[in-house]
Amino acid sequence: MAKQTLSSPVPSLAPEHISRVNTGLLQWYAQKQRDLPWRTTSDPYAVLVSEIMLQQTQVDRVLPKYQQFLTAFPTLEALAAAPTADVISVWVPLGYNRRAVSLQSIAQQVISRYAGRIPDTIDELLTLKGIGRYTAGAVACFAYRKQVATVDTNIRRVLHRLFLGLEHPEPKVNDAQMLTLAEQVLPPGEAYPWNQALMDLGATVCTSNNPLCMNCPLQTECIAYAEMSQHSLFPSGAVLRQLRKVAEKKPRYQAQPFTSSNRYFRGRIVDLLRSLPPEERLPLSTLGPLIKADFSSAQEDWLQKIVTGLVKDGLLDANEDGVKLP
DNA sequence: AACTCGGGGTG
DNA sequence: CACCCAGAGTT
Repeated sequence: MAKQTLSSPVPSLAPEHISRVNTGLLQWYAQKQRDLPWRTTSDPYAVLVSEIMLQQTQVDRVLPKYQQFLTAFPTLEALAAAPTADVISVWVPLGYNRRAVSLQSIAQQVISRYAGRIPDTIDELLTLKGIGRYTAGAVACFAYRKQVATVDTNIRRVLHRLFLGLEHPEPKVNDAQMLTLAEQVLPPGEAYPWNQALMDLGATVCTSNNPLCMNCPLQTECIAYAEMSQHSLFPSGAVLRQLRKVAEKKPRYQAQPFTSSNRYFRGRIVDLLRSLPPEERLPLSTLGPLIKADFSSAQEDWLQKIVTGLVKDGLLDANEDGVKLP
């Protein structure tokens, strides 16, 4: 009985096609690669810092903070031993402040469980809370030159367009299948430049909404480009916007404006506490009016819930006297 | 599978 | 204003 425990098969790809794409993209990357500081270091710690920072955050915003962070916390040991409040403070304004706590936690996990050496295999990296499949692959490849595939949003989009066609109205493969595809097209011995090249192309040419197909070195090899060429709304940007619009299921608009969202006030609270002298606590009765002009006693439960959430994420230290950064 | 988690840049 | 982004953990 064939049970479907394994992931569904990936559409088969022509070896000649893969080879031409490999050659073309690597050649393009050799000429056009972006000059990024984490590409010139061999320090696994620096690579780890860059990868955590780059999660859901554009390169341009990470660049200055990457240098500042490494100056403040030059080594894994320095980061692990630092006051968490300092790590959270240096993190501004990258957002997703949990990542700051998580990054320090990873440093502490590496010291306690791996004798201070960041692991070089995906399986070991995945045992660290805060590292998922993408970051595990990125660290293994970019810090240790392991010949492994890894898939982020750029790579997912680029590989889909090159080998499967347009990702709209819906992707032709799921995440597990895309990882398998990425492994199948990985050029032997070239994992580092290949993975970097895919992300460079995705960030600068094969962008999400308005791809610059006219500048693409793989135009003649791209399934999606061929599909778009037959579309009445060609060029590419108009095609993608149209397909995305058609595919849109529900507006699922925000019922409330962002400035009244839970997320907004979490940010306000952390930002406020960053400006406080170290170890000084702020009573909730003071905190409420500071983050919300019309704060009333009826909203104490609401505030308490947000505080509890922040504590759970390791972003806040709360006791009966009030709250501060941990 | 769907939600949550920031914040700045862009058209 | 809407959408985007080198994801991961939780429910």
